[in-house]
Amino acid sequence: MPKNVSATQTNQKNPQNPKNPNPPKSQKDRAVSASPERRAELLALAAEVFAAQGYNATTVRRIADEAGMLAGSLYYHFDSKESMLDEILSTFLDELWAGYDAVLAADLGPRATIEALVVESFREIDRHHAAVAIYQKEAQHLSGLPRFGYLADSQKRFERLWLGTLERGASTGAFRADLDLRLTYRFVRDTVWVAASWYRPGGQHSPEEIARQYLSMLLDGIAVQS
Amino acid sequence: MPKNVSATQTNQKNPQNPKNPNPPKSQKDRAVSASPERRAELLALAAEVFAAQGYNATTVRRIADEAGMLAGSLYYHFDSKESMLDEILSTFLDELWAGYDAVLAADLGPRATIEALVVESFREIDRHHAAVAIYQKEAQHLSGLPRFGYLADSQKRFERLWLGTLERGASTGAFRADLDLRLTYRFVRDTVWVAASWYRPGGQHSPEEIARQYLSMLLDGIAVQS
DNA sequence: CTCCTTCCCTAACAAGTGTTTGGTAGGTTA
DNA sequence: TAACCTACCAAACACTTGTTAGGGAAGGAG
Repeated sequence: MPKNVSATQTNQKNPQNPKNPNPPKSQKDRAVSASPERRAELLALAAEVFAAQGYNATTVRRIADEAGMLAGSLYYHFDSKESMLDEILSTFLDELWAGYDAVLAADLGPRATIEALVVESFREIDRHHAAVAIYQKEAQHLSGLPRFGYLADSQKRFERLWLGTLERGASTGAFRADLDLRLTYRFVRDTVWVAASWYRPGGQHSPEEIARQYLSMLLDGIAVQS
Repeated sequence: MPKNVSATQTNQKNPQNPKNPNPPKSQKDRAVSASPERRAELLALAAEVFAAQGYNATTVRRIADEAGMLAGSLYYHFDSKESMLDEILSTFLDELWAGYDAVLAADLGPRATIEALVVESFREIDRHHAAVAIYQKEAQHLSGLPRFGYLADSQKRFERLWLGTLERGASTGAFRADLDLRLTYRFVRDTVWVAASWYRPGGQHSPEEIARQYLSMLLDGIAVQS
């Protein structure tokens, strides 16, 4: 895996300047000005392959093959394989948090908030199932890299939101008070998001239907209450 | 930083120590006849790295580095990187099914069976947390390869066991009858196994304690029943 | 017509990959 | 002593990887 050797010349041994190949980049830099539709098309395709094979196991030649072009041609649209992954994940997270913020703006009670968050989460899985699957597999390993630091930020914010809602519900009597809330948080979080590993959009269950069933199990349990 | 400290070869209790040099083994073939302890030691180390970085993202040089030796030296113990992964996953699955079979042999009712399976699962996560994490990330992608066909077999057997128990419980009135059982199966399965992504052995919660809390949420829900 | 932009191809590069081959220090056995 | 075995090293091999440089076909604009 060649690092970013480029940016200046091809074969220049640099005795100094060992790190910081970062000129002041203002925004996400596309490689060239290209049509956003083609870009989104290729990105969706790459996300699909990443989700199926795993990011590291996916070669850029495979993506290009799936798109009906050659590997080098991808670099007209994107400046690296990593930037594709970056854009896939960040756009997903942006939309996710937009949805969550809409839920929070409604200012519901703890239980209704949890319900709305679960429904919203399943909708996001429906819309971004490839990105979610990638996130599931790679987030933990990626969040260490500086470029993907926003993954860790999002995780923290995620925990504050869900755990805070659970705590609020436990104190108001909406949720059981005898539970380890951190354990409960992980339970809720995982049960919702791992659904992306088997969920396929266009199946027989709508996201809302799945969310309803999940919420029923999560809130009331699967056993017959005596 | 390579760890040069290794190979405490004291306390060698080898009951049989067969002096059989090379009988044609049709089973898993080790590269050379090597001490099983060192082999297991290296395998545990490789599993740890695989779990942390992902299989494809882990280089064989990295594993060797962690073991304090060079990449080629690993091939004295194993004949390929893939065979390390194979052995990690298959030994885990063997032990898992041994545990499940012991549960089944008790011939409990549906609810008690589910409870025992969950407890057993958390014990396996405790014992093989690296292998479980690898399984979680790579199983779906690997089960296509012929060498790892047993992963798909295990998944099918897994589904028959859990789904069958859920169906039994739904018909006997132990579990709610208004649930989509296939959805319930995935719910139960996922909630148990994704715990491997955050669980660390030696933490403050024992596997049995976590299983108890999980079962409480799974069976009775997190909401206060009215 | 020419100029320019868009989008892709051809052909390579350098670094990294899993793996092999031959060698060897050190202990055990004959 | 010599032969042997274990567990590693040293150095390479063939191949794949992400990435780049230059070129060219198509089409619209002037």
